[in-house]
Amino acid sequence: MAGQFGKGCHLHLIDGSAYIFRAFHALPPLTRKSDGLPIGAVSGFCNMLHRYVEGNTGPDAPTHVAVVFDKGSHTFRNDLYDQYKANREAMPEDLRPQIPLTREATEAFNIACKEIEGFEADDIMATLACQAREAGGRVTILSSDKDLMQLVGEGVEMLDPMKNKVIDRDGVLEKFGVGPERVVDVQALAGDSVDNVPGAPGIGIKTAALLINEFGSLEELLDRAEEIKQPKRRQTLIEKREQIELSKRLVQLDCDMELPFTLDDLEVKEPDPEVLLGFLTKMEFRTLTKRIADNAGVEAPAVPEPTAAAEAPEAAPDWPAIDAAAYECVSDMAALERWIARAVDLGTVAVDTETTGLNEMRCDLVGVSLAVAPGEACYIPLAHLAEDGGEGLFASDAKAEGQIPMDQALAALKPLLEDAAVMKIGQNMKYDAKVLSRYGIEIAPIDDTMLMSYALHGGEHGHGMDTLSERYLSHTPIPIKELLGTGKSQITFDRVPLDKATGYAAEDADITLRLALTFKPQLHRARVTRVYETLERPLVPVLKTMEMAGIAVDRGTLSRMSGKFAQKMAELESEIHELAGEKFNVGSPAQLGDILFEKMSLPGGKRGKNGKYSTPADVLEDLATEHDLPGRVLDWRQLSKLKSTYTDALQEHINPDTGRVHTSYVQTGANTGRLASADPNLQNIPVRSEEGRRIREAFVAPEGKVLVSLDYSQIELRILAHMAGIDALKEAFREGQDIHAMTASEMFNVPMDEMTPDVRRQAKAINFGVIYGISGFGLARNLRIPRAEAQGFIDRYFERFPGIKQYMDDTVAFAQEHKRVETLFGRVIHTPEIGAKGPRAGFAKRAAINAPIQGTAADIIRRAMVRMPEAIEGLPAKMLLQVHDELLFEVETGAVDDLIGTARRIMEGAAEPVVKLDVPLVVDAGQGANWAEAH
DNA sequence: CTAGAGCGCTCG
DNA sequence: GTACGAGCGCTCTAGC
Repeated sequence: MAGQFGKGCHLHLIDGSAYIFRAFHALPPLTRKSDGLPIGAVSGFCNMLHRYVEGNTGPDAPTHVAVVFDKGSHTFRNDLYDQYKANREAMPEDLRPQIPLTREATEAFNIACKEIEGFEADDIMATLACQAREAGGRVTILSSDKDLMQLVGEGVEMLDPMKNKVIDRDGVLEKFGVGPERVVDVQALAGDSVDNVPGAPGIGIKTAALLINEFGSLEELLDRAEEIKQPKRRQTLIEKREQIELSKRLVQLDCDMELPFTLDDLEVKEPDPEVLLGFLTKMEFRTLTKRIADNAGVEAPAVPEPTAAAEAPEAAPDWPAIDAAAYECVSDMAALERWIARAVDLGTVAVDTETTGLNEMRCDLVGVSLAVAPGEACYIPLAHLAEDGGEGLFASDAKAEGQIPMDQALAALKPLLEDAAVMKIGQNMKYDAKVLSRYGIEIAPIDDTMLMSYALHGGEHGHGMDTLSERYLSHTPIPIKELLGTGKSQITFDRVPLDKATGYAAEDADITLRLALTFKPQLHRARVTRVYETLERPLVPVLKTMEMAGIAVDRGTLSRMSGKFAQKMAELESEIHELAGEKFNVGSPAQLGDILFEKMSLPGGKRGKNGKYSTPADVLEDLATEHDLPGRVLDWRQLSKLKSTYTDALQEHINPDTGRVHTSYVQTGANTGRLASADPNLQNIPVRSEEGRRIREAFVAPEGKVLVSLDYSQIELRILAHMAGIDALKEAFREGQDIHAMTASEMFNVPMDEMTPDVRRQAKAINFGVIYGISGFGLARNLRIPRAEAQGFIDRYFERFPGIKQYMDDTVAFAQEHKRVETLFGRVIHTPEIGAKGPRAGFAKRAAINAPIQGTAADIIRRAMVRMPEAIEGLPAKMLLQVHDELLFEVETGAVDDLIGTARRIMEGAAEPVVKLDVPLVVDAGQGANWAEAH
């Protein structure tokens, strides 16, 4: 192809800035061995360029190509609107020095690298795309940025490099509901919170597309806004016209820039091996250097090798693409035996189970999938039903053909799944372990990709398989909805046809295996192997046993309470209606707000996010001095909460087979390392109010047994005293003093024996506040005192305990430098928001201050739980529940003292030997026939 | 009808 | 605009 750009030419435009960010966030923080220079993003960027160049063969290969970058933070859009991209976080410290290196890398690959001071890459790409199209050529934009979709059209398409998906006119239509030429109109209305483009409040992409399609264009819409039927929309469009027009100018790309180069300058050129290898060697990318040298048929230049063992994985592994059609459906014993033999031989297998529902204690097993290598996976259907013709009202209950009888298959699988020499890998393995346990299989040993992700990336993102697959494998798994449907017509997995079930189930196992291969080597580099191996993985069987044990709940007690609550609520409701002078839904804060603040004109009405008055308890408490109604509503709300969330809902959770309630602990539920409890949540059963506490009377021990509760006393304050090194606090804990009273005494110069409850209460609030990342505003609200007074308290506290202030400042500084904080046991909690601007900065700082304290406490009780089963082995006792600083046991009456002695010893010594705390851990114990008595 | 956002309340 | 970390039931609205 000659240099002149024209018909038959094909231009590739690569969104360089987006590539860099993707590479930076997808990879661990690699550094150059010789000098520690951060090079993770450069490494990822080079690998992407390499793969790109390698893939560019064949008739559709580009003739011209450019990698385009943003340059400078101030563009013409900032002149139009000073808030444009104002929410954007500062560039991470580790990324900044890598930016010039990516330019250098692009040039080393001999690809045109273009940037213009004060212009965004998008505008340069827009201009180039227009020029190329006018010259009669074709354009492919390699980016997933939706802002670029407005450029799509005749001769111009986008390619999402993450999903390897072409976005043409139809793709744009799917995303925006309008064609490319109207994308700016939709964006102008919908706005963009990431770039801080205001748009029209309350209008999203869906609504915007609707309006544009109805009126034809934004201008037409704005001119004829009076014709809109919905009053709110009409008003918004009329009132916010200027803002919308401004938004359009912000999102409209500039196709008409003057460029200091021409399309002809972008002609594809072969890289010069010497230049390219020189750059790669300088960066010390050994794998990539060797690969490229081999391809070019030259000797790979030597890269310094300080430690041969610890090489970073610069290149994505050479795995086959994930292909749901490529998996085997195992339908006879011979095939099953082959898969099992393969797994035993390899010593590693990924396992996934398919069931009829999400409740592990009630659902039925439908099938099992195995993966032994990337791309090599199978599905073993066990309980699929035959498809009926689709005509009858009743689905057929006949078994589908081609399945091994379940007992035979499970008998063959059991030795594999229980084989101590074969590692079973799962994603959220606790689920599968519980299901299999009900079918007589105790799966072990296990690895869990969800927990690896939690140890490596806690705080960065979620840990569900879809998230992980997209993030680390660039693959979107088949959505389960595609098989089951949704809503009323949803079917269960046993009604999914075998071919579809095979694709879905085996893919899950394949993905899990690939994730494990990705994460496992990273644990060590990220220094979280100990966290994973001592705090995460061994907790799985412990939680499994607790959950399967469940706790006895007395239905009669709950039912009687429910009836009483209903009666009282009805009485209160009629009183409330009388006081209000009209009937309304007491359970609707919106209706209540109108009554209180409009009809009755009471003071203090604040509106929430959707313009409705908010009516939280503290506001109603203040209003109770003005009128009788708010107090009645508070009483009604308390009863309503107790009835709906506890006495009614808990009854629904009593398992018909076991007669007990089985919660499910979410091990990755809290970023700090705490557990979460769900379905039902047994960590928020009422205790603070007298009426609520009675709910706990329904949690009982069976005949001949008692419930025993052991809880850590003041564990977070003790950890704070240790971590911040506060001698006065440590001393007080060592002497077993009343810590809040002691704090009050120090702060307010009141002798301990003259302490009043109120002064102590204030000191207690401050102590808690410190753990939460105290603020004058927060303390003032909590204590209901003026803000200045609260600030005075805090100042005095910091004066008296200067180490606390130092700890808080140090923790925030650490978070800002490393984008993470750590617990005493090495748990890493990432703090990606710490560099945010505006109100989010405050949130992120307080979270960073709290996380090491809350997280260390969570680590300690986890350590106790992991050790507990062995310690109480032989005692007639079961550990049933964990409530953050409390463990609840069910014990035979005669063994209570033994249990308390043993469990207390384990809990009080749980930090050792890894951490030697400067303060003692103290555990209080209680016992009784029900949870109210035991606590 | 169903899904999701927002509110409010429960716990440590 | 604000104390940290969670889950869940109800109401209300947008969209099928």
